[in-house]
Amino acid sequence: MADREDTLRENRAAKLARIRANGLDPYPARFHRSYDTATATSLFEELEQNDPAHEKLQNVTLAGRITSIRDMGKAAFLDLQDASGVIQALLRQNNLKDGFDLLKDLDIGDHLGVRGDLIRTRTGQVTIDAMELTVTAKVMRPLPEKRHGLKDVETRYRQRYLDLIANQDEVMPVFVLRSKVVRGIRRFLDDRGFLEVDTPILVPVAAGAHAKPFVTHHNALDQQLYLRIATELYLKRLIIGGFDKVYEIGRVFRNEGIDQDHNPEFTLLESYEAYADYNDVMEMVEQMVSTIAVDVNGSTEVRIGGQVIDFAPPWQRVSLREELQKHSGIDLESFDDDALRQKAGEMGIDTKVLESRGRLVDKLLSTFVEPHLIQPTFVLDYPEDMSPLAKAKPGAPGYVERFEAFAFGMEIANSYSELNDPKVQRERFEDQAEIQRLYENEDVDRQDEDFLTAMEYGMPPTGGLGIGIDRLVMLLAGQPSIRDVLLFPQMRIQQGGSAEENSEE
RNA sequence: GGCCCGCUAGCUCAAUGGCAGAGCAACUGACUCUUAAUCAGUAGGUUCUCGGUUCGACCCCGAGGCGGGUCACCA
Repeated sequence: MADREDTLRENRAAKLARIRANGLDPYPARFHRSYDTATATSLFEELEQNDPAHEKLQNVTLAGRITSIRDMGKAAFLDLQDASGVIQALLRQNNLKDGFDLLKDLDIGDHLGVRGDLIRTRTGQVTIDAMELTVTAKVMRPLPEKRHGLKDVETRYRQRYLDLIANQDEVMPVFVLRSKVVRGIRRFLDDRGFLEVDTPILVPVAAGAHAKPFVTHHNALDQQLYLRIATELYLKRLIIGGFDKVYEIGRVFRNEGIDQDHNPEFTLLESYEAYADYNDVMEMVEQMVSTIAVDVNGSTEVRIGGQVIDFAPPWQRVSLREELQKHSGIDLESFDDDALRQKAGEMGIDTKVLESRGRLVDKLLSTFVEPHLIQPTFVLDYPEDMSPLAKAKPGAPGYVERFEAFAFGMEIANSYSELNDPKVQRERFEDQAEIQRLYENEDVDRQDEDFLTAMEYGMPPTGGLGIGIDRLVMLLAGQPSIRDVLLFPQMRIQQGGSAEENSEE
């Protein structure tokens, strides 16, 4: 017994067979179009204005996907959608003669090429009056409904192409904006003399951040490798090698949870500039982000989740210690590790899992401070034990020259004056290992011997930066979920019919 | 991982524990300026899965799957 979807596909298969029987190729290798639909429309309107007597744009070919059919027997109106927009086509038996018979074998979703003259209908719509039709690709499955679009978020993410077809006006602009953001970052950095580089994704040590890596294996080397969690240590090797300004925009991978602002793989910008410090980087970040905001939105202001955020520089600068005291009443200097843990517990922080001071401070920060950081804000000067790659802040023992930038309560940038003393760097790695030993559930930065060797050859004073591109795009596109700025967000594999047992843990 | 919510026709959504429905899409027919085309008719269901309660389950209960939210984890 044929179920419904099968019937729909059988109908289309029958039409496909008829098209072939009529000697037409439903999947031709090529089709030339004179313009996309938007260009055709604007050209026509231009001609119309200049010479109202001859307002025809004649004998053009256009192409697109059929999104609507309004059939009136011996004439029909179709909507053809392409990336630039939609144009209406008028099919008339008078003009098409025998070619008109193709209409009964067309479905919503088919790709159709049309040769004809552009006209304006009685109702004033620019329309191609068809003289010849060419099926350029036949659809075999029904498209989502036009009136309500495709709503089911799971289908939208798993079959993004359907989302793009059905919700083109809402979805496409987000990804166009994303592309502009990346282009804008490249232009901004290139203009300042930065060199874009590519460093390894498959690495022997997953260092440069606190995160669980994905593990993989190289057969020929018979060696365990990891997918990188950051680009930091390789980029610093390049600064040591003599490049003054380098950056990489690349995918990094962290084997962690998935939520509104975390995807297992995400796009990270990291830049390193010799003879800069975190103050210089701060200025660069506000310039870069505000410039790009204007590039993509025409304004330094963006609207997201009912808030208006203004990226115009200068951004507010606050110290971590003062800001934490302001919002939680805790002065870090008045608490040793145990006292801080107790205090945090009293204030509702989950301290069941034994955690390092750095982790605790991080939790306090995200619980009490981050939600208040709606407008772009730099939070300065972090405790040393949560920043093993950052340089100590002179005159402030236990603190490093580090900032994070926040907006909409979300971290968007992380930067430090880079630690360049190889001996201190080694000690910091060892401290991390000790933290790992004491607090076994904790992810720490891993020691990279090759990097330490490089550091012993001397790295100039350097300002480093990391920006999560996906989160920046979320802000600039007004999208509160990272899944809506990723074309293909990570999803669990759908299980087939078989009850395959994949029990774990 | 905990908790909450969702899953019904291709799509968008209905349905007191009592025959599972509508709109769009599809199919047949009419219609040469429509645009949510219109008009007449037809067909289409593993109600996510498995089990239970019940005379009777889309609905109640249990287990599981997938998704969303939230907390935890995590930048």
